Amino acid sequence: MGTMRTQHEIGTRERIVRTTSRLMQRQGYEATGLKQISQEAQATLGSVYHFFPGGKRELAVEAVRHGDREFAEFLRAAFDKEDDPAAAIVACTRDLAEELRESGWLDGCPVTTTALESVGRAPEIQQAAEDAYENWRTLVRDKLTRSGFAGDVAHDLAHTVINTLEGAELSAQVSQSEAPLEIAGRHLARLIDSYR
Amino acid sequence: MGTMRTQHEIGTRERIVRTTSRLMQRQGYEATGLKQISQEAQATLGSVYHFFPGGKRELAVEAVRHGDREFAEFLRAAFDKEDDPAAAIVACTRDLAEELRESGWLDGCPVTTTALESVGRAPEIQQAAEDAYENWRTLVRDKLTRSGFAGDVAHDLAHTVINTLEGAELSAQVSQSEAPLEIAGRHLARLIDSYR
DNA sequence: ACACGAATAGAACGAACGCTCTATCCAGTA
DNA sequence: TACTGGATAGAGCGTTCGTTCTATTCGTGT
Repeated sequence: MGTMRTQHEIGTRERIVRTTSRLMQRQGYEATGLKQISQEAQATLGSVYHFFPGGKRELAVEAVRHGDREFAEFLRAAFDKEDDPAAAIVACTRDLAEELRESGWLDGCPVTTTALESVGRAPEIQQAAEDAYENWRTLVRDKLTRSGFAGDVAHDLAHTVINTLEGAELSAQVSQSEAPLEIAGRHLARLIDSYR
Repeated sequence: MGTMRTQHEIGTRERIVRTTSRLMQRQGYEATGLKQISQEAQATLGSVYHFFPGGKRELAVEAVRHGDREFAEFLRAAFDKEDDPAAAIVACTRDLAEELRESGWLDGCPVTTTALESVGRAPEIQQAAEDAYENWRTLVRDKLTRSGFAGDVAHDLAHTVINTLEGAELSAQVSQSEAPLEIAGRHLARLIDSYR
């Protein structure tokens, strides 16, 4: 039988994944230790290896997938609120900047740091990160095609929208300023509008 | 008296900085050990601490500054070859993609990984990274203003040019594909042209 | 009451980490 | 020939890493 569980409590496994995702978002893969994860997740090292026999690597893959779902949810929410795709992207940059500032410029993209550290060194993690980016691009592309943009135009725009958001958020973190994201929003809207 | 040195040989200090920059570009800050640096730079641990008493942190700052100068040189070269700024950016994306592919998708931005790992954890390194981004933006802005773009337009475009290059290179690395950079080049040129 | 697997718990392992320390080498100067 | 200080050399410090291991507890079906 499946595990009986109250609606609002989450299991140990999920708590470990969320903690790992948040820690690697802020510190990256290498700087995040399993001891720290187990402590902050209020789990023991035994539990961590019970749920993730593959160790730190497997845990990182799950953390990246969690970050994938998290940001996808963020995009869906923004796309549901705004009908116009260009306006929706601008709303994204605004919300992203606000969240970033409120976290003391610490909570950037939950995938990027780990992704960069894994390039050429941890294929499973890199693959999970690639899946995430592709997932996000698909959400943007579908939003654009539903607004009447041609398939190939929407495909290319989706690439640049995600990549520019990524780069602008990185820059905003490093310079502790909302400007890069605000500028990115305006430019992306202008770029999208230029294809109408 | 200054050190006498033949034109083409480089000193131990410079060799350590270059090695550190290349290693941190590929592996990031945390995954790069001082033992590995000293071995690959053909220097001893004693020499490393002799030239960099501040240890790994100080070494990382120098490595980021080295990466700063390196990419600035790359931008200057591209801007000198192409008169038109939009064409120059496209040339940048092409060369960047080629270098990336030739390195087996390993040699991305020499600053980004270390910068992300340092956010909120190592202020000196973060500052060096911020200086690098600002330096590169200034190069782009000057190129644009020299071609007749208004100051504020050039300022904003410089932000998005650098940030989009950054995000596209990251995406190209993770997906091992030149497409993100090729698309970024086309879109940035279109965005620049839209302000003429 | 009993059994059994899932889950929890944390001690302990070898390896690697950043860094400190002392010793040695060697060119320039008196 | 002695002295000096920059540079080289590497053993060893304490700590932390990811991982393994055995033991115990918990929850549920019989």
